[in-house]
Parts: sequence; structure tokens; C-alpha cells
Amino acid sequence: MGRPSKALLDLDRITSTALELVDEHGDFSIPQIAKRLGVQTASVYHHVEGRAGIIELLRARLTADIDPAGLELRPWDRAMEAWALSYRAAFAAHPRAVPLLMMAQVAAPEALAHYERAVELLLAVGFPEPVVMPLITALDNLVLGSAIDLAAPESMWAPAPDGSTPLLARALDAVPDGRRADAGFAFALEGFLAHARRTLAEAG
Amino acid sequence: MGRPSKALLDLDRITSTALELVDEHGDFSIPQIAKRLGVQTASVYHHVEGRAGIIELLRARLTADIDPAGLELRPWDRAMEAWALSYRAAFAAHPRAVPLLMMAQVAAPEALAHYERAVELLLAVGFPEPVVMPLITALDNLVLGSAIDLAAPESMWAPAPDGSTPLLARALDAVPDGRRADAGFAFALEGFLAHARRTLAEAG
DNA sequence: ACCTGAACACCGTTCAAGT
DNA sequence: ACCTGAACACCGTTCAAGT
Repeated sequence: MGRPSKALLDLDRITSTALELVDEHGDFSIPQIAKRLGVQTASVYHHVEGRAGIIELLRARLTADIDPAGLELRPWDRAMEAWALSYRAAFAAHPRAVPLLMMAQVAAPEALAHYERAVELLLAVGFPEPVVMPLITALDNLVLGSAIDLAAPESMWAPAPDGSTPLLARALDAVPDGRRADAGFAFALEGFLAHARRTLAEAG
Repeated sequence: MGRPSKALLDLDRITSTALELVDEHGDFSIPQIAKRLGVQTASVYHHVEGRAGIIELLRARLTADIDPAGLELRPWDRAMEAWALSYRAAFAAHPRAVPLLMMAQVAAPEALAHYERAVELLLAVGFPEPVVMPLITALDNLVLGSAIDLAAPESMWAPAPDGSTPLLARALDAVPDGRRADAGFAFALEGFLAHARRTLAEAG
């Protein structure tokens, strides 16, 4: 066949197909992508830096939905809260992609820009420099930990069927189905923000 | 050859070899395990439920190091803190195994027993039932998020080499090398515990 | 530049055949 | 019960050959 007059593939369609496969099956493969796009496996390699490259495309696609306006809100704690919520929501839209992104090393300058902005905000508000990275790291951990939780099957938290965990079973029943993950994140986020406010007050 | 008079393989050696490979390369394969143990790939399947089974063995090996005595400490917040620290330390010993465990569904009754104990503790101390799972979820997210951070290369946090993130670069320099992850976890944990204490006081 | 077809090394898993 | 050898379907990746 040789080169077609109009390209059969492009990054956008490759990314979308990969994301479809991940949403459906929790994983993707390059042959599967090629098959869905009616093309040979090798063709995909003309557009993308292998499997790792496709994972970076998925990361870019997901993180594009993080709202940069969140970090511009005032006061600073509202900004941090909005950022964390938007960050988490972006992952929540495609929970099964999360483990894939975790496995691979980050190579996205866009992500670093977010962090630079966050550092600037916290310094401007008066946080001592040595506190800034631990604080951002803590928030990041919280969001990522919660994202993993979204990806995990709810049944991971199912009480043992043999009835050996009765209290866990009751505690799970006490929180509306599907709300546990959100409520857990909300609790952790509130705790984080309150602690950050306290830290700033003591430093200021 | 047929069956040897003494078994060449056992679960312990399979688990240890898998863990070695993960520590060295961030992943394992069954052929690699077989090769290190001087045995055919197919032999491994006589001992283990495939790759997923080996991942569960890794999970059991790591979580065996979580100290159950932590949850027996008093007061309750010291118990939760000790549990979280021990839980995280178990993962920190083999950070590259963390993403592997995240990918797979948990099938370990031992883990559930920990959670049952935690629920019991929080209820006994007076937390309202609907708060218990969000609280435990929050702590779990925190530990897992931090564990992922340990697995990630420190270079993930390296500032852009083009100097586009000067504040991030300075903030990173302000925290001792290799201490960022620990300090972030400590911050989040303190925030969580303080918020939990406040929640209990308001409920009680 | 972009697609095909064929190739390579690797993987997970199964199974009949041996002791 | 436990190991071997061979097989199967799948994977990621490369490359010469075509237009």
C-alpha cells in the first residue's frame, strides 16, 4: 500500500482509542489500538514513542482538565482547595487510567508549571520556604491516594463474606454507596487545610 | 526428569525472587523467576496461581511487616498514628513494589482484619458510625499516596532544566534531600489527626 | 512522511508426558 | 505431587520495502 494521500492516524485518535480501551478493560495494547483504527500495529509507531509515549499522551489528556484558574482564587487556602478538587476530578473521570499513570515516570512540563504556581502562592502568603515542599507533597499524596482509591474496585472494601468483619460491614453500610471515596477525600482535605492555616499562623 | 525427590521450588523462594527482581528492575516476570531458580517457567505454575498469585504473595510479604500492636496503643490517636507509620514503613522498604500492588485487586483477609480492628477502635472512642469509613479511607489514601511518592523517582520533582520553575527549584533546595517525601507525609498525618480530634470533640 | 508485512525477543498460561 | 518440553496466543519493538 505505501503512504496514503491522507494520513490514517493522528495523536488525537490514538489517545482517544487508548483511553477507550483503558476505560473498558483497565489497560490497552498497541495491537488493540491498531485494530480499532483499522491499521497495522507498526503504523502506530510512526506517530508515537512506543507504549510509554501513549501513556504520556493519556497523562496530558487527563491533566488538561485541571483548571488552572483554581490556583488564582483568593484567599490562598481556597486556591489550594480548588486546585486539589480539580486535580482529583480530572483523575476521577477515568479512574482506571490512574494505575497506568502511576507506573510511569512523569515527563510533562505542564505539570511542573502548576507546581511552580503553587510554590509562588504559598511563599507570597508567608509560608517559610522549608515548609513549602512538604506542604505541596502532602496535598499531592492526598490527591493521588484518593485517585487510586477511585480506581480500586469498591469490592476491595467489601467485608469478608465469612462475617469475620462485622463492624467493618456496618461502618460501610453507614456511608452511602459510592460516597465513601469522596467523603474520605473531603475529610483528608479539610484536615490538610486546617493544618496549613495553623502552620501559617504560627509562622507569621 | 519428572518429579524430583525433594521439591525444587517453594512459595518462599518464589516470593523472595520476585521481590528481588522488583527491587532491582521495578517489575518481575515468571520466566525471570524460573531462570534465577534454575527451573522451567512451567514449574512455577505448580506452586502459584499465575502472575496475580505472585503479586498477592508480594502483598502478603510486605504487609506482614505492619505492626498490629500499633492499633492497640492508647489514646486512640496515638494508635492511628502508629498504624499509619507502620503501614507506610512496610511499603517504604520496597517502594518499587507499590505500583504493582496498586494495579491488582486486594484479596488478603489479613488486611481486612486490620481495618476491622480500626473500626472497632474508632467506634469505642465515640466516633459516629457514618464518620468512621470516611476517616479510615482518608488515612488509607494518605498512606498509599505517600507510598507512590516513595516509588516515584525523585527526579519527578526535579525542576525543569530550562529554569522555567525557579521558585520550585529553591523550595526543593530548602528541604534536605530525600526528606521531602517523609516531611510531606508527616504534615498530612498531623493534619489528619488534628482534624480527627476536632471531629470527635464536636461529636462527643 | 506514513503505511505494510515480516521478523525478533519476550510474555502469561496450558497440557501431556515423565517420575 | 512436581518437573520438563512443547505449544498457543499475545505483547512491544524494529526494519526493509513500498508510495
